[in-house]
Amino acid sequence: MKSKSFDEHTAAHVAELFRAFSDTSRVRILSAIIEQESNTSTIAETLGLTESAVSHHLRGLRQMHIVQTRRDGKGVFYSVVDPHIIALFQQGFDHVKEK
Amino acid sequence: MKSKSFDEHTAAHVAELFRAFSDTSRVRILSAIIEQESNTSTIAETLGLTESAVSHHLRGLRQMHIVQTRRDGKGVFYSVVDPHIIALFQQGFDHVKEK
DNA sequence: TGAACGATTGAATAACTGTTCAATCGTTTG
DNA sequence: CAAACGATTGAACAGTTATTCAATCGTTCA
Repeated sequence: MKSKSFDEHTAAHVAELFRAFSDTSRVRILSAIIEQESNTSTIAETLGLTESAVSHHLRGLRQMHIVQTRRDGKGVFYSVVDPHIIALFQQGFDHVKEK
Repeated sequence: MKSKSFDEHTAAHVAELFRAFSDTSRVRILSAIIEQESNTSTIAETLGLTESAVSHHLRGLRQMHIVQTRRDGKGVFYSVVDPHIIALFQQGFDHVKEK
């Protein structure tokens, strides 16, 4: 069964999902790790951000289950595995490029 | 050709696009007018928001070319016509529902 | 073990965002 | 024309968010 205009609770979750992609730094971080799994300091260096800022962003994305974590030695490596998330992100990117 | 990790300028645009969908009220507003073109006061009444709040949101969405406007008599009717935008929005919604 | 490195954390701050309120605008219709 | 209705606007405020800084944690390796 379908609701006419969906309820506030669902809307809040949808908004929360899109909010993950709503910041320039997060978009760049996600773009980087979608292309290649990387650790915090590499991401920071590549994008010209502080490790702290990157770590704060990744924490939020981790809590939303958008990124996954793997510790290897000193580094913690981040990646995006959910193909729905990657597709959604890519679709936003494609839309912007087609302008 | 593909860029490694895309530039700040593009990332900012992608973030901006997703930001349009990153607020609960905006998600509900968009959901409502995707389902059926409506005027400001009807949207406001349906969703339990003030006309002012709705108008402010729609102004932003209009500036991003996400919604279209049509005046009919006293009312201004809003709709979403771009199928890419609708698809993107729908995909976020589907992702949330599949949890 | 302890120095070094990478990562995380919490607090503080500055900037941004959503909402409300009051005022105004544009169109219709009495 | 003037009242009524729907919509928009700008200012103000409260709440949120991104970033920085300093401190700490976990792992490695000399």
